[in-house]
Amino acid sequence: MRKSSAKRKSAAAASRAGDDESARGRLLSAATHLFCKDGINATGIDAIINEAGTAKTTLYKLFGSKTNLVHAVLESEGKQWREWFIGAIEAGGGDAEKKLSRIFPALKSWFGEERFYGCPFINAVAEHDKDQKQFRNIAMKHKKVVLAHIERLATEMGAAEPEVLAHQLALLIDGAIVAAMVSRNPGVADMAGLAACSLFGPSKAKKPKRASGAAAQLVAV
Amino acid sequence: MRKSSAKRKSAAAASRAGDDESARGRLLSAATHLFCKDGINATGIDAIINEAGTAKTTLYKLFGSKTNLVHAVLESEGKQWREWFIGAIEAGGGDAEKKLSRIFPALKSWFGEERFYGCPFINAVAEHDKDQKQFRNIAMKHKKVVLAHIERLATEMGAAEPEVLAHQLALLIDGAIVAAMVSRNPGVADMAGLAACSLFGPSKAKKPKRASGAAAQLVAV
DNA sequence: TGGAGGATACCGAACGGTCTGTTTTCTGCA
DNA sequence: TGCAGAAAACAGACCGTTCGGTATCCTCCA
Repeated sequence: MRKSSAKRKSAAAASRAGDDESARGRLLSAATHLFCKDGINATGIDAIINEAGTAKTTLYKLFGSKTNLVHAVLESEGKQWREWFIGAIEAGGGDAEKKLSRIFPALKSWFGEERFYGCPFINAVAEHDKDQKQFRNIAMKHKKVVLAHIERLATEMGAAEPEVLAHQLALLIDGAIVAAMVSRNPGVADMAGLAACSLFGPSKAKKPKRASGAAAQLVAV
Repeated sequence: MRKSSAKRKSAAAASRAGDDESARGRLLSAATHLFCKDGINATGIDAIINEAGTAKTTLYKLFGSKTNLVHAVLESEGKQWREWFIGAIEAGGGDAEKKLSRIFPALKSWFGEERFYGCPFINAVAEHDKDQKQFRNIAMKHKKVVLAHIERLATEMGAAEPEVLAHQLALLIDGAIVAAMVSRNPGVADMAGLAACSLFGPSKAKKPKRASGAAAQLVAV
């Protein structure tokens, strides 16, 4: 399946780079894909090593256990996602309000990806013991970083209550992610974006010309 | 564990009544509890029959397979939840806007329950193959019933775009459920309720006196 | 007395994880 | 430059456990 003559970067150098071709990188991206698509508990070690094209020994030498692999996946995927998300709303400049208005268009393009499977952190919490803090703490840590960035922008924008606005936007983001995972309709991001406009305050609302544009796409939600 | 001399209603009569003491009822409520708390894939048959106090034979005589049991749980739990939710916002009367304003207080009391584990439908989707429609369709069917009720109230209330408002409220609901599952802080419902007020339109907004009341509770979200 | 339910032994498959051994690739010295 | 050896990765048999599910027999009570 995988050609054995593949060039190999020095393992330490290209650690978690996304297109990492080392055994570690291949295992991480295979595990990320399968955990997100099928769920963590439903994904066996054999499926991961098959997709990664590595041997079982390699996985256990590099990660020690499935549990460690799960944590490594969440850490690397969380980092990559946050870099993408913050980059997507910051790139292009403009004032804080302009940046906040890029949140839901960015999410929409994510929802439209073939390999969009929802938020790995929410999903991880959903399929584990909810009386234990393990995964909930990891998820909250991730969400706090995102929230902090949004709150900074809300403050910069001069919102009356930046903390409140940021939390409300976060609720819309989570709601949109979940709705998109269930319905597979990227259009929910438009709906959430429209709701966000209402939150910015009636005075400074910059809604699209046709406010019902988002609703037109809600064929099957 | 379970005393064998327990009174037993005729099995057919009290089918899925919530406090059903028949073998079927005990299996359903044990499976519901464990599936929601620990996840479907992480819950073994043995754990279910232990909590239900039945024999394995009984489970397979009544439900045929774990898959069938999962579907029965989702169906009965969905029905019960919708009855509770619609009852909670309808009971007490008042106009449509008053009813809609009861959504998030109702959710808050749900979030505060000891056995609150998030939305079983969202969680079921989260831990299964997201390229298959099986659970996604079941989840959408559930959410459509809820959405339809909200949309009816939005229309009755005279909202400019009832369909849009209903979808936006649904996004806030899902977002609040997920945030409450992760953070275990029922206060997220207040935040979502405050956001909902903004959606009702600037003119008819009936926010609480102290708008920042909700933010005060956001200690750890 | 018959049917619902309880108890338990058992099955094959899949799980996470370990082991032994072989092949490939990098590295350093003659 | 070439070759030996270290290091890394591959291959896959194997282990004990747990899984979903079946079969057998027993108990209780209407």
